[in-house]
Amino acid sequence: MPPPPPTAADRGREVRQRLLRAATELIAERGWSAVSTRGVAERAEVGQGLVHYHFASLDALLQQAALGTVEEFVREFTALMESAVSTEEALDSALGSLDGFSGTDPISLLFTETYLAAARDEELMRALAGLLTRVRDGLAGRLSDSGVPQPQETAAVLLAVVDGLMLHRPASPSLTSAAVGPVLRRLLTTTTPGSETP
Amino acid sequence: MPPPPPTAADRGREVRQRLLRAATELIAERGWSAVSTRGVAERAEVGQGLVHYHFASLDALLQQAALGTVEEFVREFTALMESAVSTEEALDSALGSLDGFSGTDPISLLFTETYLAAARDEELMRALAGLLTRVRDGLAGRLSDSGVPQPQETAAVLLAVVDGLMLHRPASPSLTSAAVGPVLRRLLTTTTPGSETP
DNA sequence: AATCAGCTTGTGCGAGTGACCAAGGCATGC
DNA sequence: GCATGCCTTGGTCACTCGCACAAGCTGATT
Repeated sequence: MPPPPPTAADRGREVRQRLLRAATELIAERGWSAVSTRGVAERAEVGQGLVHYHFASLDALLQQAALGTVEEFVREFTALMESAVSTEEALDSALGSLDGFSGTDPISLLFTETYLAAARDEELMRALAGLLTRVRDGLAGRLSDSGVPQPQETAAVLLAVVDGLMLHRPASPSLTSAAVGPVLRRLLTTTTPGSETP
Repeated sequence: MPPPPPTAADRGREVRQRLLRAATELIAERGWSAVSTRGVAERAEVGQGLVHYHFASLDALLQQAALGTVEEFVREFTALMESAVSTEEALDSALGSLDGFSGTDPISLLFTETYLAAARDEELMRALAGLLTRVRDGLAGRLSDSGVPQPQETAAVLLAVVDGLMLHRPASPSLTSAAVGPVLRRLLTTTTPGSETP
């Protein structure tokens, strides 16, 4: 008996996923406050009444969609960091994945939209901060092992740099990872005995 | 004859300014795509028909309002940079002014909203890129004088860091200028003879 | 006094909005 | 057969939206 026939609950879950996916796409394309229930339903090829059946409100759908995408990215990124054998290699692979984002791609836009929405909604901000703390602590641990001073602050700055670069990249085409890598590497200056500036 | 009585054209200009100011406030408060002609007119204490008299469309008003605020900030920032006598002092005063922004204040939000709007509108992006180039070139010149390697790239990264920190600050309360200053100072590592890593 | 240009108002239109709900479908358990 | 949930549809509600436009206002010019 290979796959059991989908139950009503199964189909419900699938519609839920379609709605979440459609919402993330539209947040990126049109901006958070320009997403409508009708637009989401149309993109998901679903009646618009379903939006309010599966979610309490349009805003609840948007928040869950945005947080879900961020969480997925956080999972991938932490896995990438943990798979690297050295801090150098971790930075290299982070820079490499950075090249996948142009600043105008859906993921970059969704991230910025989410930060912006969170800046106006305390609860969303708490949830987002929780996700970011996980990445930052993981990164800080790695930096600490490599002797980078102030690992917590350095990790926070590194994460901020990534999002800042995404913001600026469309306006500054020179911001390639090749050009920026050597500069960022200075942030990882390690404390070696007797190397202090007089 | 001290102040000549305001002409009709004078009053028109003043209404225009009120509309621009109201638009910037509302972009920050509610988000770019949630600003309405009625909202702007109400905030400016003006009939809503005036919006379309003074501006071709709502979007034209929003773009002019956003670019105007960014340009004003660029002017202030470049003046601040040029008044500093050393790169160290320039970084200090830049970090100091950074403390004035919480990430949820109107200016931070307006900047992010503008980047986002520009990412979806090529013409707006060109205008924004022009403004940013001025700041970046000025900063790069100063870095170059101080012997910082890759001044152009370093300047671009520094500007990106500032906006990234604004994005992350509400989620990471530890991102004070005091905590972040020492980390950022590593970016200004100067090339001194014989200081290369073996 | 007549004319004129620039500024302002209020109203109206068609379109789109979030939320809600009665009605029906449909596989499951009895 | 029948009832029980869960899912889905399609329509309606009251409301807001951007934009256009006729009409009126006011001070300067002729």
